[in-house]
Amino acid sequence: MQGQTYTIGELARDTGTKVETVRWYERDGVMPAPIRTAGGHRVYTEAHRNRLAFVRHARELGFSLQDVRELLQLTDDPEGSCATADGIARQHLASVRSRISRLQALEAELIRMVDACSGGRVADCHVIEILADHSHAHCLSPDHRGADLR
Amino acid sequence: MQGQTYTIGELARDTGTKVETVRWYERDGVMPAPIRTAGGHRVYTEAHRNRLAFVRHARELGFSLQDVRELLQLTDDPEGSCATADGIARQHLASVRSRISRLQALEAELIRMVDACSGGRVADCHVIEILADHSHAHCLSPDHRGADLR
DNA sequence: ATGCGACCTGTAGTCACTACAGGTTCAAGG
DNA sequence: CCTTGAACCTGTAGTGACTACAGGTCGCAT
Repeated sequence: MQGQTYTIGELARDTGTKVETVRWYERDGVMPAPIRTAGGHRVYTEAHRNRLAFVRHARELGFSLQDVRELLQLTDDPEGSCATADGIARQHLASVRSRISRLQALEAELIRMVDACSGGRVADCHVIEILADHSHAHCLSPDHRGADLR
Repeated sequence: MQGQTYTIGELARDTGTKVETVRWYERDGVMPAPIRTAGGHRVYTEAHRNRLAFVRHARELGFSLQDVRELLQLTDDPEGSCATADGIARQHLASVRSRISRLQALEAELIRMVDACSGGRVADCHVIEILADHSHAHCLSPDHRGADLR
């Protein structure tokens, strides 16, 4: 028996993607063009589903589509070195860590604000001060300037 | 003595922003239009510098410019009720917490990826497996599907 | 006075989607 | 078998938040 097939809508639902996004990935080249029905509807296979899951997962983890393309190239050459993938991952690890610590600082401040802010005035709120603080004294991360936020 | 002034370039350099971005913030309304020299060059004050630092910091932490506008509205009316600020703060607290936990799951996954990927081959590398794994067995976070990663 | 770097406006390009508009196909119910 | 209507198709335009020119002007040190 030949494997299961999917419509674009099923594929999208299964991977938490919008249909338009799947089509866009195809135009963009990160997803291969599937075969079509006589009427022109796309018919996807398990392989497409895995590939889309890969792309979505990578995107959710903060990789750019350019990164994804690089990673996909690696899968297409599985005997090649892992160094590239490792480098990409390491880079993202650093930026993820920096984001986490900055968000934790912000979280603490928001908690304080909500606490201090019960029926009071904005003038007493620290969130704005903290975010405006040019000296960045509240920053836990030293390398947040010019960071890729994506 | 009147306070120090800055050119757009100085402001940009001081806050890790591109000159074009500063001008774009002005067009967009998050930065107030500064006074100009006779020749039309923008002249910024300390207040502008704080405002820009505020905007940049908020952006780096993942707030949208719409969020930033709301927050700025609060600073512009510092005697107003805290109810709005409190609402915004609570909302952001929730989203900050969700971002933190998703980023922590991501961090764990990236750590595993880097660990698994030490000088081997792509064939032995788990980065791709992990990202391609449709079952999402490696996910630590249950709610990553369709999530706003920003 | 002159050179040249930093500034000006305006438009177009980028990334990764997202949202139509206007039409066609397919599968399920009658 | 026929009809309905949800899901599909292509193509284009819009979004957010910048970023990158092009082609010209300003300001300050020499």
